[in-house]
Amino acid sequence: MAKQTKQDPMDKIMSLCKRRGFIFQSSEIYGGMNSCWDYGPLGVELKRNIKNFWWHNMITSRNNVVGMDAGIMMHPKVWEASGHVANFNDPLVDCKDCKTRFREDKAPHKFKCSKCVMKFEVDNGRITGKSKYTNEFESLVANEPASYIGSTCPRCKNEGAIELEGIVCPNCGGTNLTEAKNFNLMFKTHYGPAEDTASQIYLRPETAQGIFVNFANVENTSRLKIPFGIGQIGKAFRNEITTGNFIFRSREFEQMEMEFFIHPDGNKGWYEYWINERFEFYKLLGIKEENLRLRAHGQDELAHYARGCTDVEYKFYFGWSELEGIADRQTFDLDQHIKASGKNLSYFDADTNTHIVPAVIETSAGVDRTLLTVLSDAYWEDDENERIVLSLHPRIAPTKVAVFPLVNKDGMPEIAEKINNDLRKYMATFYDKAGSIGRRYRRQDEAGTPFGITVDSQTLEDGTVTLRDRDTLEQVRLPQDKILATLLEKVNS
RNA sequence: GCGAGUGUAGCUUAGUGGUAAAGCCUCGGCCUUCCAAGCCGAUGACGAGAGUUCGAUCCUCUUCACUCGCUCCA
Repeated sequence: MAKQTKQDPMDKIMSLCKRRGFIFQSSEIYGGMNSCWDYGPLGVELKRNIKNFWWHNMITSRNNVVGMDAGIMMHPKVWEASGHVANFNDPLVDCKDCKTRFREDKAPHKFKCSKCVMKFEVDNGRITGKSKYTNEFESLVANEPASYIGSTCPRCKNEGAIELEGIVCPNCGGTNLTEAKNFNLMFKTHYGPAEDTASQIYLRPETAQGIFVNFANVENTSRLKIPFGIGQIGKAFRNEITTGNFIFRSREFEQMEMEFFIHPDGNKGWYEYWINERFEFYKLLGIKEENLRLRAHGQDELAHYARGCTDVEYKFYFGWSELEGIADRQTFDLDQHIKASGKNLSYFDADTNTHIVPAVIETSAGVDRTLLTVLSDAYWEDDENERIVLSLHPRIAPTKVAVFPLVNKDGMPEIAEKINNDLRKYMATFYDKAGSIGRRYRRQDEAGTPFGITVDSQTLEDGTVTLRDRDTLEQVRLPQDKILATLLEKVNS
């Protein structure tokens, strides 16, 4: 643990996560695994609560969205059709002079003619250095720089004379570069116990393709008519080049994705609709609105098939970062699978009596990122009362209520234990009789438990208990038979 | 993967070429009638491996992990 960065709020959250059993580093007793994380007793409850809330909000509570659960391992052709085999391969180059790393295909390329003195440079789709001949290259400009190789020289007109002279560092302009190294972002594995004969497959880099390849199955069996959606929560794997910021970017992560199938003509309103719905979701999780924003992608950021993409971003300690992308993907995904599989994945529109390929609005969120958001947003230090508090929304708090006897005598523990056992049938509870009452409250504040029930001497007289609020520290007295109803209302509100 | 930095109990810090100290936390006990009180006791660490050395937590090398950049995304 780096000592000089201990003041960083993220370090405090990491420390709390470990101290209270939210998140541990993977394989810690063997020295740890780079950017792999394990969820402890409180973390798994929090994570599950987030996923359950998403599932309810996106699927169960809607009559036009259904869920599914596809396997992590799929036919290798899925990833050829989806474009991942081609696009998840980044050729990366390091500049030995300024230590910058960049994508080879996006760096300036220098070309020359093998027959004459013609030389020119291509950077970001633009030809520089020889403006006189720019028009001659117009048809090539839209293509990858590599495709310039072997074209006809515009100066001496020799066919196939253009060759690549070299690549230039986009940062310092130097040419002292390493060989391009291919980075495949998909995890490969063998499907079958005998490695040499087993087929090579991939761990899915996103859950979305499991939905697309099952589009016809779900459409045929669910009796849904477009517009309708299919949602899924599950693990995905990417060999990210750079991981970090705690659980923000890791190689194994969990997604909550929903593909909403609409008529390819019109229905533009659905894109806006889902942007709003998804933004509201984070507010319902208790995230402060001033820390959330929507950011529409510029034209240069969009994939070629996407008509629009908007990110939900959260203001982390390390800056604004993406939690979720809402994308108008048009008919790209189903078109690709129709092409690659040869199967009919079209939808029969009874109104117009025609077959159509539905367009798709995708909402793709990260579970772990949402969890980090929830923790970051809930964490605060109450200097006045010398405590650290996680003000988690009661809906997602790992423990809903803690039950205490004020002191360990006069029958208080027995009463408190009975209250705890009764409540546990309905919600996650925690019983604690060790140490002073103040210490027990503090422990629960750090765990994000929103409510505390305490049995005191007045309970022995009139049967009432105190209900403490984590955030305001206020206490009210309640008759024992009102505890459950009061808590259920607060937790589900 | 490249460059720079860091690594001593769960946390925060001492310290030394002769295997290490403290506070907080945790656990047990006493005491405690509403917000980390007190007393007694207990658990617990030199990231891992190799080398130099009579002896390494300290010196050297390797490795692992973390932090900050570069590139990518949920």
